[in-house]
Amino acid sequence: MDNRGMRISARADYAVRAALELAAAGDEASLKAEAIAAAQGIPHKFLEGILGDLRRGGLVISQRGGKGGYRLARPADSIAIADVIRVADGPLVSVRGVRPPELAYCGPAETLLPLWIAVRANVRKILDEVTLAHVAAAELPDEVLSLAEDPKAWTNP
Amino acid sequence: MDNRGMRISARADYAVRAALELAAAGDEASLKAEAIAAAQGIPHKFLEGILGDLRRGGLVISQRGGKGGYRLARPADSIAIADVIRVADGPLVSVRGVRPPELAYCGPAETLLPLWIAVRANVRKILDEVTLAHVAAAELPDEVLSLAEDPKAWTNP
DNA sequence: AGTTTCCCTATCGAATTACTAGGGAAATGT
DNA sequence: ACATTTCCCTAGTAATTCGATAGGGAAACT
Repeated sequence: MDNRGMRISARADYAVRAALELAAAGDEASLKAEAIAAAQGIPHKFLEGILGDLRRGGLVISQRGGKGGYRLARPADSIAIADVIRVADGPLVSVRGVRPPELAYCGPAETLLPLWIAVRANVRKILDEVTLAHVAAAELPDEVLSLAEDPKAWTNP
Repeated sequence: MDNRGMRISARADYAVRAALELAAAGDEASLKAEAIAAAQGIPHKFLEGILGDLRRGGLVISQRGGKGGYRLARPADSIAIADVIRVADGPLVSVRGVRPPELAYCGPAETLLPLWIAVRANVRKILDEVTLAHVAAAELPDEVLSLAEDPKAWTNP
Protein backbone atom coordinates (compact mmCIF):
# COMPACT_ATOMS: atom_id res chain seq x y z
CA MET A 1 0.00 0.00 0.00
CA ASP A 2 2.87 2.40 -0.66
CA ASN A 3 3.53 4.44 -3.77
CA ARG A 4 0.21 5.09 -5.35
CA GLY A 5 -1.94 8.19 -5.11
CA MET A 6 -1.86 10.91 -7.71
CA ARG A 7 1.39 10.48 -9.52
CA ILE A 8 3.21 12.46 -12.13
CA SER A 9 4.73 9.79 -14.37
CA ALA A 10 8.33 9.57 -15.46
CA ARG A 11 7.07 10.29 -18.94
CA ALA A 12 5.46 13.58 -17.92
CA ASP A 13 8.44 14.60 -15.83
CA TYR A 14 10.86 13.83 -18.66
CA ALA A 15 8.70 15.67 -21.18
CA VAL A 16 8.68 18.82 -19.08
CA ARG A 17 12.41 18.66 -18.42
CA ALA A 18 13.16 18.21 -22.11
CA ALA A 19 10.93 21.15 -22.98
CA LEU A 20 12.73 23.21 -20.35
CA GLU A 21 16.09 22.46 -21.92
CA LEU A 22 14.71 23.71 -25.23
CA ALA A 23 13.29 26.81 -23.56
CA ALA A 24 16.63 27.53 -21.90
CA ALA A 25 18.41 27.16 -25.23
CA GLY A 26 16.34 29.98 -26.67
CA ASP A 27 13.33 30.06 -28.93
CA GLU A 28 15.42 29.89 -32.08
CA ALA A 29 18.16 27.46 -31.11
CA SER A 30 17.75 23.74 -31.57
CA LEU A 31 19.10 20.84 -29.52
CA LYS A 32 19.68 17.22 -30.44
CA ALA A 33 17.81 14.51 -28.57
CA GLU A 34 21.10 13.04 -27.42
CA ALA A 35 22.19 16.37 -25.90
CA ILE A 36 18.93 16.76 -24.00
CA ALA A 37 19.14 13.18 -22.78
CA ALA A 38 22.67 13.73 -21.49
CA ALA A 39 21.85 17.07 -19.87
CA GLN A 40 18.87 15.72 -17.96
CA GLY A 41 19.92 12.13 -17.44
CA ILE A 42 17.06 10.69 -19.44
CA PRO A 43 17.40 7.40 -21.39
CA HIS A 44 18.03 8.51 -24.96
CA LYS A 45 15.69 6.19 -26.85
CA PHE A 46 12.92 6.71 -24.35
CA LEU A 47 13.26 10.44 -24.78
CA GLU A 48 13.05 10.13 -28.55
CA GLY A 49 9.58 8.69 -28.17
CA ILE A 50 8.53 11.51 -25.91
CA LEU A 51 9.90 14.15 -28.26
CA GLY A 52 7.86 12.51 -31.01
CA ASP A 53 4.73 13.09 -28.92
CA LEU A 54 5.67 16.71 -28.37
CA ARG A 55 6.13 17.14 -32.11
CA ARG A 56 2.82 15.49 -32.99
CA GLY A 57 1.23 17.69 -30.33
CA GLY A 58 2.57 20.77 -32.08
CA LEU A 59 4.81 21.90 -29.25
CA VAL A 60 8.17 21.32 -30.90
CA ILE A 61 9.53 21.31 -34.41
CA SER A 62 12.12 18.81 -35.53
CA GLN A 63 14.73 18.72 -38.20
CA ARG A 64 16.82 15.78 -39.35
CA GLY A 65 20.40 15.56 -40.50
CA GLY A 66 23.72 16.86 -39.29
CA LYS A 67 22.44 20.25 -38.21
CA GLY A 68 19.17 18.82 -37.00
CA GLY A 69 17.51 18.68 -33.61
CA TYR A 70 14.44 20.01 -31.85
CA ARG A 71 13.24 23.50 -31.07
CA LEU A 72 10.10 24.95 -29.56
CA ALA A 73 7.28 25.60 -32.00
CA ARG A 74 6.13 28.67 -30.05
CA PRO A 75 7.72 31.14 -27.64
CA ALA A 76 8.47 29.60 -24.27
CA ASP A 77 6.20 32.06 -22.49
CA SER A 78 3.22 30.80 -24.49
CA ILE A 79 3.61 27.13 -23.53
CA ALA A 80 2.12 26.10 -20.20
CA ILE A 81 3.50 23.18 -18.23
CA ALA A 82 0.02 21.65 -18.51
CA ASP A 83 0.29 21.74 -22.32
CA VAL A 84 3.41 19.61 -22.18
CA ILE A 85 1.95 17.12 -19.71
CA ARG A 86 -1.29 16.72 -21.63
CA VAL A 87 0.51 16.09 -24.91
CA ALA A 88 2.94 13.58 -23.40
CA ASP A 89 0.72 11.91 -20.85
CA GLY A 90 -2.98 12.57 -21.46
CA PRO A 91 -5.51 14.39 -19.29
CA LEU A 92 -4.08 16.12 -16.22
CA VAL A 93 -6.41 14.54 -13.69
CA SER A 94 -8.66 11.51 -13.95
CA VAL A 95 -10.66 9.38 -11.56
CA ARG A 96 -10.53 5.62 -12.22
CA GLY A 97 -9.34 6.39 -15.71
CA VAL A 98 -12.18 8.68 -16.72
CA ARG A 99 -12.30 12.45 -16.57
CA PRO A 100 -14.41 13.76 -13.68
CA PRO A 101 -17.39 15.08 -15.67
CA GLU A 102 -18.14 11.53 -16.90
CA LEU A 103 -18.53 10.07 -13.39
CA ALA A 104 -21.80 8.92 -11.85
CA TYR A 105 -22.11 8.82 -8.07
CA CYS A 106 -25.08 7.99 -5.91
CA GLY A 107 -26.15 8.33 -2.30
CA PRO A 108 -23.87 10.14 0.11
CA ALA A 109 -21.12 10.10 -2.52
CA GLU A 110 -22.96 12.43 -4.87
CA THR A 111 -20.97 15.45 -3.77
CA LEU A 112 -17.73 13.68 -4.63
CA LEU A 113 -18.05 14.83 -8.21
CA PRO A 114 -17.78 18.57 -7.48
CA LEU A 115 -14.97 17.74 -5.09
CA TRP A 116 -12.88 16.05 -7.78
CA ILE A 117 -13.71 18.92 -10.09
CA ALA A 118 -12.39 21.35 -7.51
CA VAL A 119 -9.20 19.35 -7.11
CA ARG A 120 -8.66 19.34 -10.83
CA ALA A 121 -9.35 23.06 -11.01
CA ASN A 122 -6.76 23.72 -8.35
CA VAL A 123 -4.16 21.68 -10.19
CA ARG A 124 -4.94 23.46 -13.43
CA LYS A 125 -4.76 26.80 -11.74
CA ILE A 126 -1.05 26.21 -11.34
CA LEU A 127 -0.08 24.14 -14.35
CA ASP A 128 -2.08 26.16 -16.87
CA GLU A 129 -0.63 29.41 -15.63
CA VAL A 130 3.03 28.52 -15.22
CA THR A 131 4.93 28.49 -18.50
CA LEU A 132 8.20 26.99 -19.65
CA ALA A 133 9.64 30.49 -19.56
CA HIS A 134 8.71 30.90 -15.90
CA VAL A 135 10.41 27.70 -14.81
CA ALA A 136 13.44 28.02 -17.07
CA ALA A 137 14.04 31.52 -15.69
CA ALA A 138 13.41 30.30 -12.12
CA GLU A 139 10.74 32.96 -11.73
CA LEU A 140 7.43 31.49 -10.70
CA PRO A 141 4.32 33.71 -10.46
CA ASP A 142 3.84 35.16 -6.99
CA GLU A 143 0.81 33.07 -6.05
CA VAL A 144 2.60 29.87 -6.99
CA LEU A 145 5.75 30.93 -5.19
CA SER A 146 3.88 31.70 -2.01
CA LEU A 147 2.34 28.23 -2.10
CA ALA A 148 5.73 26.63 -2.57
CA GLU A 149 7.42 28.72 0.09
CA ASP A 150 5.12 27.69 2.88
CA PRO A 151 7.28 25.36 5.02
CA LYS A 152 4.26 23.17 5.69
CA ALA A 153 4.11 22.37 2.00
CA TRP A 154 7.44 20.56 2.28
CA THR A 155 6.46 18.24 5.10
CA ASN A 156 5.93 14.55 4.72
CA PRO A 157 2.25 13.53 4.74
CA MET B 1 -1.17 8.25 -25.11
CA ASP B 2 -4.64 8.51 -23.58
CA ASN B 3 -5.63 7.92 -20.00
CA ARG B 4 -2.62 8.70 -17.88
CA GLY B 5 -1.85 11.89 -16.03
CA MET B 6 -2.58 12.33 -12.37
CA ARG B 7 -5.15 9.72 -11.56
CA ILE B 8 -7.25 8.94 -8.55
CA SER B 9 -7.31 5.15 -8.47
CA ALA B 10 -10.38 2.97 -8.15
CA ARG B 11 -9.04 1.98 -4.77
CA ALA B 12 -8.97 5.55 -3.48
CA ASP B 13 -12.36 6.33 -4.97
CA TYR B 14 -13.91 3.21 -3.44
CA ALA B 15 -12.31 3.93 -0.06
CA VAL B 16 -13.78 7.41 0.07
CA ARG B 17 -17.20 6.24 -1.04
CA ALA B 18 -17.22 3.50 1.59
CA ALA B 19 -16.20 5.99 4.27
CA LEU B 20 -18.98 8.29 3.10
CA GLU B 21 -21.55 5.53 3.54
CA LEU B 22 -20.33 5.08 7.10
CA ALA B 23 -20.44 8.82 7.70
CA ALA B 24 -23.98 9.01 6.36
CA ALA B 25 -25.04 6.15 8.62
CA GLY B 26 -24.04 8.18 11.67
CA ASP B 27 -20.99 8.09 13.91
CA GLU B 28 -22.43 5.35 16.10
CA ALA B 29 -24.14 3.08 13.60
CA SER B 30 -22.27 0.32 11.85
CA LEU B 31 -22.66 -1.14 8.37
CA LYS B 32 -21.70 -4.51 6.97
CA ALA B 33 -19.21 -4.68 4.12
CA GLU B 34 -21.80 -6.34 1.94
CA ALA B 35 -24.26 -3.49 2.50
CA ILE B 36 -21.68 -0.86 1.59
CA ALA B 37 -20.67 -2.83 -1.49
CA ALA B 38 -24.27 -3.05 -2.65
CA ALA B 39 -25.04 0.61 -1.94
CA GLN B 40 -22.04 1.87 -3.89
CA GLY B 41 -21.69 -0.84 -6.52
CA ILE B 42 -18.25 -1.92 -5.37
CA PRO B 43 -17.05 -5.54 -5.73
CA HIS B 44 -17.60 -7.02 -2.29
CA LYS B 45 -14.31 -8.86 -1.81
CA PHE B 46 -12.31 -5.99 -3.19
CA LEU B 47 -13.98 -3.68 -0.74
CA GLU B 48 -13.16 -5.98 2.16
CA GLY B 49 -9.48 -5.47 1.47
CA ILE B 50 -9.92 -1.72 1.39
CA LEU B 51 -11.88 -1.72 4.65
CA GLY B 52 -9.00 -3.68 6.16
CA ASP B 53 -6.65 -0.85 5.20
CA LEU B 54 -8.97 1.71 6.72
CA ARG B 55 -9.07 -0.31 9.93
CA ARG B 56 -5.28 -0.72 10.10
CA GLY B 57 -5.03 3.01 9.43
CA GLY B 58 -7.20 3.70 12.44
CA LEU B 59 -10.06 5.28 10.52
CA VAL B 60 -12.70 2.64 11.09
CA ILE B 61 -13.47 0.08 13.78
CA SER B 62 -14.71 -3.36 12.90
CA GLN B 63 -16.71 -5.97 14.71
CA ARG B 64 -17.39 -9.56 13.72
CA GLY B 65 -20.42 -11.71 14.11
CA GLY B 66 -24.09 -11.35 13.50
CA LYS B 67 -24.35 -7.77 14.73
CA GLY B 68 -20.97 -6.89 13.28
CA GLY B 69 -19.87 -4.43 10.65
CA TYR B 70 -17.78 -1.30 10.34
CA ARG B 71 -18.14 2.16 11.87
CA LEU B 72 -16.02 5.28 11.87
CA ALA B 73 -13.36 5.42 14.58
CA ARG B 74 -13.76 9.21 14.91
CA PRO B 75 -16.49 11.75 14.20
CA ALA B 76 -17.03 12.29 10.50
CA ASP B 77 -16.13 15.95 10.76
CA SER B 78 -12.65 15.05 12.01
CA ILE B 79 -11.74 12.79 9.09
CA ALA B 80 -10.44 14.55 5.99
CA ILE B 81 -10.82 13.04 2.53
CA ALA B 82 -7.03 13.13 2.33
CA ASP B 83 -6.80 10.89 5.40
CA VAL B 84 -8.85 8.24 3.67
CA ILE B 85 -6.88 8.42 0.44
CA ARG B 86 -3.52 8.27 2.16
CA VAL B 87 -4.49 5.24 4.20
CA ALA B 88 -5.95 3.36 1.25
CA ASP B 89 -3.63 4.49 -1.50
CA GLY B 90 -0.40 6.01 -0.17
CA PRO B 91 0.93 9.56 -0.55
CA LEU B 92 -1.45 12.03 -2.20
CA VAL B 93 0.95 13.25 -4.86
CA SER B 94 4.19 11.75 -6.10
CA VAL B 95 6.54 12.35 -9.00
CA ARG B 96 7.95 9.20 -10.63
CA GLY B 97 7.01 7.30 -7.52
CA VAL B 98 8.85 9.48 -5.02
CA ARG B 99 7.48 12.34 -2.96
CA PRO B 100 8.55 15.74 -4.26
CA PRO B 101 11.01 16.70 -1.50
CA GLU B 102 13.21 13.74 -2.43
CA LEU B 103 13.69 14.83 -6.06
CA ALA B 104 16.93 16.13 -7.54
CA TYR B 105 16.78 18.37 -10.60
CA CYS B 106 19.54 20.14 -12.43
CA GLY B 107 19.95 22.89 -15.00
CA PRO B 108 16.84 24.71 -16.21
CA ALA B 109 14.68 22.10 -14.47
CA GLU B 110 15.74 23.14 -10.99
CA THR B 111 12.62 25.19 -10.42
CA LEU B 112 10.46 22.17 -11.17
CA LEU B 113 10.75 21.07 -7.57
CA PRO B 114 9.01 24.08 -6.05
CA LEU B 115 6.44 23.78 -8.82
CA TRP B 116 5.52 20.20 -7.88
CA ILE B 117 5.46 21.27 -4.25
CA ALA B 118 2.99 24.01 -5.12
CA VAL B 119 0.79 21.55 -7.00
CA ARG B 120 0.78 19.21 -4.06
CA ALA B 121 0.02 22.07 -1.69
CA ASN B 122 -2.95 23.08 -3.81
CA VAL B 123 -4.31 19.54 -3.82
CA ARG B 124 -3.87 19.26 -0.08
CA LYS B 125 -5.54 22.59 0.43
CA ILE B 126 -8.75 20.95 -0.69
CA LEU B 127 -8.44 17.35 0.42
CA ASP B 128 -7.06 18.13 3.88
CA GLU B 129 -9.81 20.63 4.55
CA VAL B 130 -12.85 18.82 3.25
CA THR B 131 -14.13 16.15 5.64
CA LEU B 132 -16.40 13.16 5.29
CA ALA B 133 -19.07 15.19 7.06
CA HIS B 134 -18.85 17.94 4.46
CA VAL B 135 -19.33 15.60 1.52
CA ALA B 136 -21.92 13.36 3.15
CA ALA B 137 -23.99 16.44 3.98
CA ALA B 138 -23.41 17.85 0.47
CA GLU B 139 -22.06 21.05 2.01
CA LEU B 140 -18.60 21.84 0.74
CA PRO B 141 -16.66 24.77 2.21
CA ASP B 142 -17.24 28.00 0.31
CA GLU B 143 -13.77 28.21 -1.27
CA VAL B 144 -14.05 24.67 -2.58
CA LEU B 145 -17.56 25.23 -3.84
CA SER B 146 -16.56 28.35 -5.73
CA LEU B 147 -13.79 26.39 -7.44
CA ALA B 148 -16.21 23.65 -8.43
CA GLU B 149 -18.89 26.03 -9.60
CA ASP B 150 -16.75 27.79 -12.16
CA PRO B 151 -18.09 26.50 -15.48
CA LYS B 152 -14.58 26.47 -16.89
CA ALA B 153 -13.66 23.81 -14.35
CA TRP B 154 -16.04 21.39 -16.08
CA THR B 155 -14.60 21.74 -19.57
CA ASN B 156 -12.69 19.06 -21.32
CA PRO B 157 -8.94 19.67 -21.37
C1' DA C 1 -23.81 -25.53 17.89
C1' DG C 2 -24.60 -22.89 14.21
C1' DT C 3 -24.82 -18.76 11.79
C1' DT C 4 -22.95 -14.50 10.63
C1' DT C 5 -19.45 -11.46 9.49
C1' DC C 6 -14.90 -9.95 9.50
C1' DC C 7 -9.97 -11.37 8.35
C1' DC C 8 -6.02 -13.22 5.83
C1' DT C 9 -3.40 -15.12 2.11
C1' DA C 10 -2.95 -16.39 -2.47
C1' DT C 11 -3.88 -16.01 -7.13
C1' DC C 12 -5.19 -14.05 -11.63
C1' DG C 13 -5.41 -11.68 -16.19
C1' DA C 14 -5.00 -7.50 -18.19
C1' DA C 15 -3.06 -3.30 -18.43
C1' DT C 16 0.57 0.01 -17.66
C1' DT C 17 5.32 1.63 -16.98
C1' DA C 18 9.75 2.44 -18.20
C1' DC C 19 12.73 1.05 -21.22
C1' DT C 20 15.51 -1.33 -25.25
C1' DA C 21 16.47 -2.86 -30.19
C1' DG C 22 16.80 -2.30 -34.89
C1' DG C 23 16.33 -0.31 -38.87
C1' DG C 24 14.28 3.22 -42.28
C1' DA C 25 14.04 8.07 -44.10
C1' DA C 26 15.35 12.69 -44.59
C1' DA C 27 18.79 16.40 -44.28
C1' DT C 28 23.51 17.79 -44.55
C1' DG C 29 28.65 17.84 -45.81
C1' DT C 30 32.29 16.40 -48.96
C1' DA D 1 27.08 10.28 -55.53
C1' DC D 2 28.09 8.97 -51.02
C1' DA D 3 28.74 8.87 -46.22
C1' DT D 4 27.30 10.71 -41.97
C1' DT D 5 24.23 12.49 -38.96
C1' DT D 6 20.00 12.76 -36.78
C1' DC D 7 15.27 12.16 -36.52
C1' DC D 8 11.45 8.62 -37.06
C1' DC D 9 8.79 4.39 -36.56
C1' DT D 10 7.51 -0.19 -35.10
C1' DA D 11 8.01 -3.89 -32.15
C1' DG D 12 9.22 -6.09 -28.08
C1' DT D 13 9.93 -6.90 -23.03
C1' DA D 14 10.67 -7.39 -18.07
C1' DA D 15 8.73 -5.76 -14.02
C1' DT D 16 5.18 -3.91 -11.71
C1' DT D 17 0.54 -2.41 -10.68
C1' DC D 18 -4.50 -2.64 -10.99
C1' DG D 19 -8.74 -4.37 -10.28
C1' DA D 20 -10.78 -8.26 -8.98
C1' DT D 21 -11.70 -13.23 -7.29
C1' DA D 22 -11.39 -17.56 -4.30
C1' DG D 23 -11.23 -20.11 -0.23
C1' DG D 24 -10.97 -20.79 4.21
C1' DG D 25 -9.94 -19.39 9.22
C1' DA D 26 -11.25 -16.79 13.50
C1' DA D 27 -14.11 -14.14 16.31
C1' DA D 28 -18.78 -12.70 17.83
C1' DC D 29 -23.53 -13.31 18.40
C1' DT D 30 -28.22 -16.23 18.84
